[in-house]
Formats: sequence, C-alpha cells, structure tokens
Amino acid sequence: MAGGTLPGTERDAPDRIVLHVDMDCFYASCERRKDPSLAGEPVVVGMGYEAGETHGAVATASYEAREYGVESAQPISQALENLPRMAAATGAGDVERDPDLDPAECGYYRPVDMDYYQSVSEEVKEILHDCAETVREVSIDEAYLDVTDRTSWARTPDGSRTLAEGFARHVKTRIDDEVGVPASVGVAPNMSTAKVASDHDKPDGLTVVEPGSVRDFLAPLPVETVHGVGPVTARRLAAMDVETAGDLAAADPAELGAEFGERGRELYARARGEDDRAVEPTGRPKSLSRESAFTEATADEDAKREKVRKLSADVADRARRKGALYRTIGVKVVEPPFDVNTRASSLPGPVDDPDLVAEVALDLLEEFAGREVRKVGVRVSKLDFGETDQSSLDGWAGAGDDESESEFPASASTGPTSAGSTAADPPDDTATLAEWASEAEVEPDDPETLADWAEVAGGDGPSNADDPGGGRGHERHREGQASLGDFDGESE
DNA sequence: TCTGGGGTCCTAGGACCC
DNA sequence: TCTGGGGTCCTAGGACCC
Repeated sequence: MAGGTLPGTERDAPDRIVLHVDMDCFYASCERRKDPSLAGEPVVVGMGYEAGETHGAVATASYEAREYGVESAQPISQALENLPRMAAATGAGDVERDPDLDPAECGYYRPVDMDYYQSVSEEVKEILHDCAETVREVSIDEAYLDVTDRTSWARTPDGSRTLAEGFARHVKTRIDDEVGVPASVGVAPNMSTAKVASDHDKPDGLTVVEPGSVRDFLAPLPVETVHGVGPVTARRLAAMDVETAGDLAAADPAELGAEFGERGRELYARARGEDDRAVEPTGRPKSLSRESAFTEATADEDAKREKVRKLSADVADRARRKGALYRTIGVKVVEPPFDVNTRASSLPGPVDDPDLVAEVALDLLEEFAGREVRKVGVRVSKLDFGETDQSSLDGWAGAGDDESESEFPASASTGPTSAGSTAADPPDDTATLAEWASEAEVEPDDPETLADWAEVAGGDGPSNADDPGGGRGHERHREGQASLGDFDGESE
C-alpha cells in the first residue's frame, strides 16, 4: 500500500467496488443470437429432451415465455400446457402445432446447445477480464468483478451519478455491442450485495448500491433474495417471524446461530450487507459428475449398467481433458418418487483410469440391484491436478490424445500416478502401487471393489485394456484374488 | 409440479489415532 | 486396563445455486 500508512489506520480503506454481471436468460439469449428471428418471441430452452419431444425440463425461459407461466426447472410437459409449441416451419426444435391454436399464443422450444453457449460465454468473459483485474467466474452466465482500482464511488461533476455507475454501464454496453446478448449488472461495495443488486431490475438492469445505502436497499426485500436462503430456510425463518432481509438483519444473531449453525450467522451478515470476502479468481473444480435420467423408472439391470458405463466414460474423459486425477469415485441413484442415494469409495491414491471409474461405479451400483431407479449419475472427486513438478515431463505425453497410447491401456500413459502404469514406470512408482495393493488386502471393507483395486494396482497392465465395453469385468480377475473373493456377495 | 444436469458447501456420525 | 478428550479422514445426505 501507499508508503507511510500506519498499520492501525486501515479502517479508512476505501470502500470496494464490486460488480456482479448476470446474463439475462442466457441460453435463450444465445438461441436468439443464433436465430435473430426469435427476437421478442417467447423462447424456451429445455434439457433432457430431444427436439420435438415433451420429456425433460426447462433450463431457461425468455421473459416473454415467463409471462405464460413457464419457469426454469419446470417439466417440459407442463411448460407446453402453459405455452404450446410453435409450428414446424420455424425451426429444428418445433413440431406441427394444433391448427386451432393461435400462433400468437405459442412459443419456440429449443434443446440445449451447450457448446454454443460455452463459446458465447467465453466471448463475454473476455470482455470482463478486459474490464477488471480480478474476475470470479461463478457459472457460465455469471461473474463478479472487483473494479475498485478502475473507477470510484465519487460522483460526476453534475452530481447525478457515481463514476462506478458509468463504469458498469460501459461493461454492460460492451457485452451488448460486442457479443449481442443482454446482461444485468449490480454494483455494490461487496459481493453479496452486488449479487442482490444485479437481480433487482432484470432483465437488462443496472442497479447501483452505494456504500452508505446498503442496509436500506436490502431491508425491504423478501428474505429469499438473500443469497443462500432457499425454500427450506425461508420456511424456517418465516416460523421465526423473519420475512424480509430487514427482519433478518434485525434478528438475534445468537438465535440464528442456534437454529442454523454457522450458516445462520453468515446469512445474518449478508442481510446486513456485511461481506468481507475478496473477489477471488475461480479455482479448480472440486468434483466432476455426469448424470442422466431414464425416460421412465426402470429396474432393468442391463439398462442401468449400460448408462453407468457411459457416464463413467464421459466423466473420466472430461477429467482427463482437464488434467484432473481423482481419488474418489461415486454414484448417485435416484429412486422414485425422488429419493437420492449416493455411494462413494476412495482409492488409496489419485488416478486417471477410465476403466477403474466404470468398475467402481458398477460395483457401487450393485447395492441397488433389483430396485427401480429413475436416474443415475457418476462422480469423481478429491481431484488432484498434479500441480507438482517433474512428473509432468513424461506423464503429460498422452494427455488428451488417445491415439498416441499404443502399447498400454489408456490408463497407463496419461497420469503421473495412474494405477495402470506399473509395468512401464520407474521403480519409484511401483513402490507406491505395491503399497496400494497391500493396503487393499488388509482392509476387507468392500471386498469386490478392493479386489478390483488390488488387481489393477498389482496388475499386468495390458490385460486391463482389452475390455472394450468395460463389460462384465468381474469374472476376469476374480480367480486371482482368492482371499478377497471369499467375500463374494450376491452378484453372479 | 411427478422433477434435468452440473456444481458447492455444510453437517453428522463412525473409524481410527494419539 | 479403563476413561476421556482432541484431531482427522471418510461417507451419506441435505440445502442451495445456476
């Protein structure tokens, strides 16, 4: 900081200027950029359904579509009741419409085109990084900017507005002009207030909350507008007679702490506009997952396993492309009506091994054999980006380039600590793998899975490769692991 | 309202160690 | 040997967000 400042006087540190940029109904806006004839029309972007189908859920509805009661997360079937689909001629996502319907009362339905949205998002983020030193990208359509050193809370000469407001308008206009999608922007002295501000006047809004007026701005708003208060918390707060952010700000923090733990105090602070968090650039992801619903609940083992295999391959592939090793592999199994189960198991060390993801995931799935499921998911976590050192030299060669991995299974050449790499790697590495194997033997916790690990870890690399579908892998090595095989449960 | 997909963080209980 | 307390890691579930 500036020379001569006394350590004790930092209380006078200038108020920060934080922008929260929130793209308006982003997917729908992207569809409009792709097809300008959709401008001003009701647009619904749906997930989990094919073009023309009625299965899936609404990802984003344009504001025009919202007028008809279409909401995010709504089942498409219900959205269609509120807003029928426009006729075929208008685009790939549309089918023949009932001739009795008034076209003026119909909407345009589009399936999610994530690659395209991602590319539009990157254009926006480029502008944001151009406008601020520090950008925290929260999601595909949302980011925080700390622009304290780019502008000021001072007012323009005529006193009509702050310089910060002008700066925010500049950011907003650039996005509109250069990318062609609308954004709402909130400006405030901290992140949580900026977040509320950006939401205050959507779409195409710009809300500035100056340092002295934060409490007054928040006070009248419904408590759900505080970031972190969802339906459950709102209901519990209502039972305590807390209905607005002002009520929350005036509540007894000790009571909130007793009722909600640390989170209660956090929400209390936010409602008071107190938030010291620095805007920090987005870190590495903590987990990667993929999930997929069945058209209708099924108990068909083959169907379940097939889906889990596919999801496992997708997740492993994504992890590899991101350079992530993972130490925990898990599944999610959703049973009707909507019971979410998760199971996970951790490996002794981080790996990049698609076959292992599938094996462990299928093992975990076995617990649900014979039960109806409506959705399954696969997740890897305890990610390790191998930030470390020298291993990158030879470990990186094959990353993201499957073709180059000729003699060993995919798992053998990609990660520094890949489980399959025993055969090829220096003694150093082998020692680690031997440890894993022995660890597996002394902990008969989850016999099948551990058998698999032991096999993979101690294993003859290439034998691991010839399992194209990842299919019935269990028989393959049950023999060699007699001591662990004893545990063999209901399967087979 | 019969519910899509991808994340984060927190809590609670159990295992295990000192 | 018993008892107690503290710390850490693990898994499962829940709430929340976009």
